[in-house]
Amino acid sequence: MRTSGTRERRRGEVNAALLATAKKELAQVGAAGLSVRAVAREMGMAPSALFRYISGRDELLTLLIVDAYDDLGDHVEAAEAAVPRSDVRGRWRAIATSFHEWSVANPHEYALLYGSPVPQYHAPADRTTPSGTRVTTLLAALGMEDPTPPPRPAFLHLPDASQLRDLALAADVPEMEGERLISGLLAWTTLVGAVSSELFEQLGEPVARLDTLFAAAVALGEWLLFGADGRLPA
Amino acid sequence: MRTSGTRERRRGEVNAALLATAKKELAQVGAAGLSVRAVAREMGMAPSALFRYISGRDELLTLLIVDAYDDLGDHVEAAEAAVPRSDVRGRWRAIATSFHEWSVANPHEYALLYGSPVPQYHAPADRTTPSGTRVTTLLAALGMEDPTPPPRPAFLHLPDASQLRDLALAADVPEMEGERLISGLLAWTTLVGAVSSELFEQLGEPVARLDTLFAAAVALGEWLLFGADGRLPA
DNA sequence: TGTACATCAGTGAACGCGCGTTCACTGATGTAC
DNA sequence: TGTACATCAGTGAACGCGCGTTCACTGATGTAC
Repeated sequence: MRTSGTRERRRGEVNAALLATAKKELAQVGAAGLSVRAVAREMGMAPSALFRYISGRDELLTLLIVDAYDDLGDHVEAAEAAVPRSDVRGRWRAIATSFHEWSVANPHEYALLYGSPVPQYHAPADRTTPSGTRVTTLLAALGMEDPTPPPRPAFLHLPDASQLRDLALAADVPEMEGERLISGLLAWTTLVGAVSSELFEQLGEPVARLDTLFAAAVALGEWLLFGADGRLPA
Repeated sequence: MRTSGTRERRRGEVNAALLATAKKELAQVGAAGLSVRAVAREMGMAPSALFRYISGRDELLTLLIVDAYDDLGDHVEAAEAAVPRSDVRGRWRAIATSFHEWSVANPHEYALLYGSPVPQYHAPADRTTPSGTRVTTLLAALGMEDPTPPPRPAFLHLPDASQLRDLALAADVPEMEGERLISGLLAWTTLVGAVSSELFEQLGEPVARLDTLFAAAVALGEWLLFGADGRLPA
C-alpha cells in the first residue's frame, strides 16, 4: 500500500529541475559547452547525484534536443492552428514566421537542432525523430491538403521517378508527388537557410536588416508551395 | 649581412607545418575539439613552443578560418573562371556546384565557416572579411555584370528604399539595385541552406538522395538571378 | 677569419582548471509482518 | 501501531584526463668588431 509517495513526487520534481537547469545552461553556454557538473552546481547538488537521473552527458543532450524540438513544435503548431483552415498560404506564413520567432528567441536551441552537429555526440534517432519531425510534418500535411495543383515551376526539371521515390521515403512522405515534394523541400531549405544566416551572422551583424531578407524567403516559399497569386504576404 | 638565413627559412617551415597540422586536426575532430596541445603533439613539439608562432588558441582558429575561406575561394574562383564570360547562367552554376563540391570534401571546414559559431570565440572581422567575402563577391560581380534586366519576381514586394540601402551596405554591395540584391541574397541563402541540410544531416542520413534537392536549389538560384529561360541546368 | 656578445627557437616542468564518471557511505523513505 | 529489514536518493572523496598558458632554461643562429 502506498503510504505517502514522497519518493515518487520528489523524483518528478528533481527530473523537472534537472531539465529546467540544463535548458538554462544551454541558453548560456551552448551545446558544446554544456557540462553535467555545471548543471549539478546550479542545482545545488553533488555531480554524482545526477547519475541517478541520467546515464551521462549524452543523455542530457538527448533530453535537451527532444525538449527543444517539442518546444518549437508547440510554438509552430499553435501559430498554424490559429489560421483558418482554408487559408493555406496564411498557414505557410504562420509556420515560417513562428519558426523564425522561436529561433530568434532561442538561438542556442536552434543551433542545437539545425546548426553543426555536436562533436562526439550522435542523437539516437528513435528518441529524436518523433519530436524532430513535427514542423516538417505540418508542412507536409499542408502540401498534401492544398486542393490547387502544385506550381510546377518551369525551371525545375524533375529527376527520374526512382530518385524521387527515394527522396520521398527519406523525407518520410511516401505518397507525395514529385513537384510538391521538391517545392516543399526547397521552401523548407530556404527557410532554414535564411534563419541560419541571420542567427549565425553570416552577413554582418545587424540582425534587424535581415528581416527584409527573411520576408523575401517567406514569399519565395509561398510561391514555391502555391504558385503565383494576387495576394502578397504581410 | 645575411650569412645563411637558416632561422628565417626554418620559421617559414614551422609556420607551414603548423597550419598543415592544424588543418589535419580540424578535419578529424572539428573546430570545437581543436586544441593547441594536440597540434603540438602531432608536430612532435612541446606545446609551449607553438606560442612562439601563435598568440593562443584563438589565433589558431582565426588562421584556420582564413585558410579555409581562401581554399574555398580558390576552388570556386577557378571553377567560375573556366566558364565563358558571356554565359552568366553557367557561371552561377559553376559557383554553386563548386561550392557544393568543396563543402562535401571539407565538411569540418564548412561547419567552421557556415555552421554554428564556435563557443567563446569571435572572429576578428579585419582578418576574416577579405577572404570570407570572395565567393559572395564573385556572385555580386556576376549580378552587376549581367546585361539582361533582373527578373523582378511578381511575388516579391520590395521593402522601402532606406531598408534596401541598409541591406545593400551590410552585404557590401552599395550600388546594387533592390531586385538584384534580394534575388541574389535569396539565391545565396538557398544554396547555403541546401548544403547545410545535406552536411548536417537534417533530412535523414543518405547523402546521395539529396543531390536531387541540391540540383533543384541550383535551378532555383538560377531562376532567381536571371529569370526564366529555355535552357535548363545540367 | 676569429672572437664576444645578442637574439631567439624550442624544452620541460609546472600552474590551476574543469571535466565525466565511479564508488563506498549515510540517512531517509517505504514495506512486510 | 510498532518493529526489522529493504530500497534508494544524495554525499563527498577520489580517479585519471586533457586543456591553455607561463616561465626559467639551453643551445644554436646571427651580428659587430
